[in-house]
Amino acid sequence: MALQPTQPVSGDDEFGIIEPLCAVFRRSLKDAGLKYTPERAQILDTIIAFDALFEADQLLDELKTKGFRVSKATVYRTLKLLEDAGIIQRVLFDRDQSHYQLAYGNAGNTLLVRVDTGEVETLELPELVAIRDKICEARGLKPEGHRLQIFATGG
Amino acid sequence: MALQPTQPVSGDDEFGIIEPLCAVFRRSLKDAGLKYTPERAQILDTIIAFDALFEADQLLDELKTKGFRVSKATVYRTLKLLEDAGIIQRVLFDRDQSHYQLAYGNAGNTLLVRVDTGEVETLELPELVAIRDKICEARGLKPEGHRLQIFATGG
DNA sequence: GTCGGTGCAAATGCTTTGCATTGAT
DNA sequence: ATCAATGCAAAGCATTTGCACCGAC
Repeated sequence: MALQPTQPVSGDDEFGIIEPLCAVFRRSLKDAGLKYTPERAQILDTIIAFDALFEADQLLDELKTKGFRVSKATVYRTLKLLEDAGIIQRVLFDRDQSHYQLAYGNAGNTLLVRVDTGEVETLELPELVAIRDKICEARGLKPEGHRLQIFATGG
Repeated sequence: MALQPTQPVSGDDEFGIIEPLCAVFRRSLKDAGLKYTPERAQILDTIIAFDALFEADQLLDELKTKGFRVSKATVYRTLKLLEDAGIIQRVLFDRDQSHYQLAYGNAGNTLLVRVDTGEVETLELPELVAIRDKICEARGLKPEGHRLQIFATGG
């Protein structure tokens, strides 16, 4: 169970970015023989409303604030389903807790973390993909994904 | 306590790579008013004997195998000290467990992870440092470190 | 005799799971 | 009826901490 890369999203996104995520989720659930329940809808909506990274606990709080009553267990179970669907990805830079964010395409693999303020910016870094692919090719490997975190201070 | 970058090693390494680590550790301990105990020496030796990444538990096993009797608590406490000294660094790509490795200079920020076999290769990627510095500079930030994991399969 | 170090066991904190109940087809 | 979903509480697991004892200067 260790060493799993973040699941890359399937690509294209021919519809735009945010709106069809619920459709993507529905399809993914249906394909797995699972249901699109109110709790799962509320969780996805709440995640979309976030503008940045979040933790399971924040999500739980936000759900409560919105008046949704969803249990912690369901939150964790749904996070896993959303990850399977490629809708969110885990972005780990802290051993104590998982941090998640929406996965638009392959975005979000690169994070700029302000260690002084805790701010996090998501970067697009096409050069990095090129470097990655070159490295893999040189070894006869197929790239499956990557994750970069840059830490910085000051400003 | 979150969002801490891996502590970069102080540089230079004018002595070679492995041998003086114990001296580095000693100095770091002395500077902090701490002692270089047999347990700490055994832990460092055992880490040096590893050729790759390791987890706290593996380390504990290996210590047992070598006939050293060191408690789990001491292992964790010493890992933290070694990290402070810049001798090892945490390399996290799994939320369940911390993975550590020796930090030679700034090496080890970049890992190539075979997701099918679990093999891990440490890469040097100077281009990445350049990219990182450029990004930080463009925002008036000072780079403190970075971490890249590349996931790949096949071969 | 003062400090730090160690080991043990208990505590922590995030995440997962077992189980009884509920709801949809 | 069946099959999955939910909530709760309990369990898991890596890591940390409190505390009593030990050893070095």
